Amino acid sequence: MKNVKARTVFVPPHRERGAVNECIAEAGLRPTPQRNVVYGVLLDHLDHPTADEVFLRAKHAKPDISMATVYNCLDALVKCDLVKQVNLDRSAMRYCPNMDDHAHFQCEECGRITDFESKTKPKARDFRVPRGFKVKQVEMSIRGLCPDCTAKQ
Amino acid sequence: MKNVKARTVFVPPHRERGAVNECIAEAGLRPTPQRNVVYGVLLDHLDHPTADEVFLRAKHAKPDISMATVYNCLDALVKCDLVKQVNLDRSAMRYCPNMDDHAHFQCEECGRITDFESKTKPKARDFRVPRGFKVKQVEMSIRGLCPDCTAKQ
DNA sequence: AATGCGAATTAGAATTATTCTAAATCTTGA
DNA sequence: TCAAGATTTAGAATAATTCTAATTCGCATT
Repeated sequence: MKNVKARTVFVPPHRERGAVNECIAEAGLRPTPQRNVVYGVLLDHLDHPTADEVFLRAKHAKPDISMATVYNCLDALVKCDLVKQVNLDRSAMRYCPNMDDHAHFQCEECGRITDFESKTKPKARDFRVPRGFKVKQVEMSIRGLCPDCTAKQ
Repeated sequence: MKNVKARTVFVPPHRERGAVNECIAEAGLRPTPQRNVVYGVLLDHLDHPTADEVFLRAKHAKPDISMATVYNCLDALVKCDLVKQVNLDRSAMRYCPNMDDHAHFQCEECGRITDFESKTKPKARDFRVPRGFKVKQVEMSIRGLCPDCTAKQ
C-alpha cells in the first residue's frame, strides 16, 4: 500500500491510506468500514468526484452502502481534515483528498478540474483584512481552458 | 443616480447604474425592464443575495416577475460581465455586482459574506500553471470568523 | 400603423442535490 | 450480557436549479 504508481502530476495524499482509521479516531470519530471505503475511493482517483460518483464507486467495494452514508462519511472526513470540499460551479459539491496547498482549476469548456500546486501559501499580503476579522482558510480557484480544449479551438 | 451614499466599506459598481442597458446591448443581449430591475436589486444592497432573495426583492419593483426570469437575468448579467457568481458552501449560489478584484470572506459562524479588497491581482506567481493551460480568471475565497462572532466566543 | 420574427418572459412541472427521519444495527465499555 | 450511544440504512422531504411550452414583447421592416 506504500508504493504508488507515478502519474504525470502526482499528488501525494496527505496521510497514507493505512492511517485512515487512526485519523478518524484522533478526530473523535469512530472508524468504520464505510468511512474507509469512501476515503479509499477518493484516494484511488484524484479526480474530484461528486458525492454521487463516490457512491457509485464505493458500491464496488461495498455493494450495500447507501447514499446517506456516503454523505455522512464525506462530512466526517471533511471534519477531521482528511478531505476538502470543492465547489466551483452551480452543480454538485466535489471532494478532494489532497490536503496540500493547491488551487483548483476548472476548464470552462469540458468542466474538468485539475489541481495547481501552490508556489506560495496565499497570504494576507494578497488582500486587505479589515480589523477584527480572523482568517482561518484561504482557497483559490481558477477558470480557463485546459490543453485539450485549447487545442480544439 | 450618480451620487451614492457613503458606506463603511463602499464598493463602487463596475459601471454606473444608468449604463446597464448599454452594457447588456454591448454584450449582444436585449435590454429589458426585468434585467434592469434584477441588476438594480444587486446594486442596492451589496450583500451577495441568492437567486431567491433577488426574486423577493425584485418583486417590489416588478410584482409579476417570475423566478425563471430571475435566473435568466442573472445568467445574462453574468455573461456580460456585470455580475459575478459566488459560491462558497453547499447552499445556493450567490450573486455579486462588484467586479473589482476582491476576495470573498465567509464567516464560519454566521455565514455572512464580506468583500475583502485585493491588494495585488492574484497572479501566476501564487501557483504553478502546468504547460498548456490558459488561465482566464482567478478567485479567492476565505473562511474565518467575523468581528461579531469573534466577540461572542 | 401593421406585420413578422426572434428573443424574453412566464407558470408550473421536472430534475438534481442534499438533508431529514425513524428504525435497525453495530461498537464499546460497564 | 446489557445499555448507551454512534452509525448506517431506505426512503421521504426539501431546496435549488433547469426545463418546457405557451405567451408576450420589442424591434426592424414594410
